[in-house]
Amino acid sequence: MFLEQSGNRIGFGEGFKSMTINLKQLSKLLKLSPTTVSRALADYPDVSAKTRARVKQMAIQQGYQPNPVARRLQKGKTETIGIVITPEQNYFSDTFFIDLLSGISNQITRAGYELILGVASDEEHEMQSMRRMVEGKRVDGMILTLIREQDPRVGYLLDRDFPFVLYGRTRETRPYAFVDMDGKQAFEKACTYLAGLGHRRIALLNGEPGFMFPVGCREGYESGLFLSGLELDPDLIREWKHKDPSQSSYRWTLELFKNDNPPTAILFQTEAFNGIFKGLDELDLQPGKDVALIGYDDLEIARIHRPSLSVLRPQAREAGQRMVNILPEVIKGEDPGKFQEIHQVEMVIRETSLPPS
Amino acid sequence: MFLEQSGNRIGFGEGFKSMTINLKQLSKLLKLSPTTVSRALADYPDVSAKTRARVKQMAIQQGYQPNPVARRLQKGKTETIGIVITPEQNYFSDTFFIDLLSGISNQITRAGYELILGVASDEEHEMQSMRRMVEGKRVDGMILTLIREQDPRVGYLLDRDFPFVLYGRTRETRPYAFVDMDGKQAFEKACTYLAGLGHRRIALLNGEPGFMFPVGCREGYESGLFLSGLELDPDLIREWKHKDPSQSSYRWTLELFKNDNPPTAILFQTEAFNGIFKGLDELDLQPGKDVALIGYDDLEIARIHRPSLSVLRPQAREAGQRMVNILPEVIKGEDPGKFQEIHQVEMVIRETSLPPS
DNA sequence: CACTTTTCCCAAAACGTTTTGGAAAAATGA
DNA sequence: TCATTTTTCCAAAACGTTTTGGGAAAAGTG
Repeated sequence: MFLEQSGNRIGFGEGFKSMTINLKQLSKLLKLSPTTVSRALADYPDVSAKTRARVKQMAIQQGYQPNPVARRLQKGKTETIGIVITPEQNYFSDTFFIDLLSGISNQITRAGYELILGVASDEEHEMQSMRRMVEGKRVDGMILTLIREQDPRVGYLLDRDFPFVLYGRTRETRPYAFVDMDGKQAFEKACTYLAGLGHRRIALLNGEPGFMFPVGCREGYESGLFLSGLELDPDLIREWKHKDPSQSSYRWTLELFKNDNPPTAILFQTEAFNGIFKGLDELDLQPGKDVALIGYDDLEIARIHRPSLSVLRPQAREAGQRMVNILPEVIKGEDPGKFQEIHQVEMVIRETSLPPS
Repeated sequence: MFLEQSGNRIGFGEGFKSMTINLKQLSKLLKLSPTTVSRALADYPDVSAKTRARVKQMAIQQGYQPNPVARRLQKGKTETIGIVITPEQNYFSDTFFIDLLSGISNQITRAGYELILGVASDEEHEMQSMRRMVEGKRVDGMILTLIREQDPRVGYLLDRDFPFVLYGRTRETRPYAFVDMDGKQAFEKACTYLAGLGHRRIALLNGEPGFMFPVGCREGYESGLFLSGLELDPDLIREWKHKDPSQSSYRWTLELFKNDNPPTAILFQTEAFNGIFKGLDELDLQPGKDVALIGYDDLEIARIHRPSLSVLRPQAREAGQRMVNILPEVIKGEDPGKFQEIHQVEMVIRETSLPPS
């Protein structure tokens, strides 16, 4: 029966339904035990160099690949990590999220893991999808994004000692691994830069409260004002909604300029681009000329628009890669507290960050 | 030893490392054989209603979930389907791709499958990632997107009889399963609509040749012209590049209006929005007023922009769901030729589709 | 009551690996 | 030469399910 299969195998891709060889068949071909073949392929020292070479050559010739499912069962590992995304709350617009995913994905193959993806419509389904992965023993670790100030997912995973890495941070005293962008430093830098240009009324159109990222943005903004000797004016701070970044940021933009003493510059997340530019257009204010603008995230629209938008540019791809480098360590049992990275964010000056007119 | 484990289990989420129960332990608790427990849970008729109920109740109480890896090994199925995306060629901008993925993901859980994701940087890595999934026995089926006219992936999968569903179509005579949007009908509809408004010079700013989708767009466009009694003018057809939709569409827009007899309307894929609007702005042409516009894909920018963009709106979410309904059938061995769906695309008239001025 | 059928359950095998715990053969040392 | 160590291999167990192929008890039949 084995010989029949072997008979069909004249070379690669003969048009037959890809009939892959397994360990037992391979070992029979080699007149060795499955044990030895397995150990030869895994470079154990207790198999002679000669047979190791012979085994490896035959394995390649026969296109043998260990069945991952069988290996996983034996090893008690799923060799899989999970991620759940929630597009509704579209922090994840445009290329940013894809960049992150791309960094994760290409590193993950190298690490010998698989990436399984869940897409959830809201917070509840997000939790549900994660529980399915964790309690259903479908993954060895999780990657979490879009972190909230009080994030039930983090507590859940910490409670059961389940390995994970955050993209971002949360309010939690127990140690956990994360890769975060230094939003505070970024907004501080942008704010002092604008102040340095002479702006005295700098507004912040921030993300939705409840999420962690806007907290850092605000800290950086306030710190930037302070360092520049500017007063904080609560009227210049507004927060849009994730449900509808464009619409809410549009409204808040109009609102900002109803002020007796309107801003001459706005800091915001580039996601809110459409709303803000629409608002400015409606107010007959020229972006860059009448109002300086710096966005967080270098989306395509920032580069392509005229005037092009000055931005803070987080390296999402690199962050994704780092997370995948970290997670296996945590899975191995390393102290997650050792893996806490805060990445600097560079500022790209384009055409919308001029001195006040 | 089993009793020790059981002893820890006072309830749910006791703060202990989630120690899940397995079939053997559960069967011991019930004083039944693993066989019976397994069959009870799977609703086999050869276990009495009473014990079935008892088993199920205990399973719930103990939070038993069959280990998916073990089940997969036994069943010889991975219960997993794969998808590889290539963000560089960003057909997948904004919400469209996320919608598709969202449709796929939420249906896939229902179907008892897992979704594994590969992100590839180019055509070569795309193939490589797919081969890893297929030859590495990591998936039972594939979902393919961004289909090319001559698509090596399709031949590859057909050659080895590996189940898959396409989002789109390709030039291939052997039967295969696909879910496609009727791009032809859509563009025909848009074209005749514009002609009906009185437009006589309708341009097509099409996607990159080599991919399958633009073929349908062009057919629909030509057919629309024909039905409206308009001549086809090759000068009014341009094709932008996936590598850089905005830049190339920007250039082609300028190009189009160098024409002695410039267009009064443009059909395009909404991905090219930024480039086209930038071009029109530079030419001092008012979108909607001086040039009518209809885009394919209802991206956020289409709704938010003023004037808002009339669009053709493919239902990506539904398409994703359909693919997931189809794929298990193909995996079961159904003739893939039976699953070929072409979905109608609705037209949403907004502010950019006015009669010529 | 003897026989057949139905109901209900289970032991063992199988899925394809890796790991454990030797054991035979070869090399080394005296 | 014999004992000891090193080298090289392997049989069996294990991972946690589902499926196969019964088999015993209960119920139905004459």
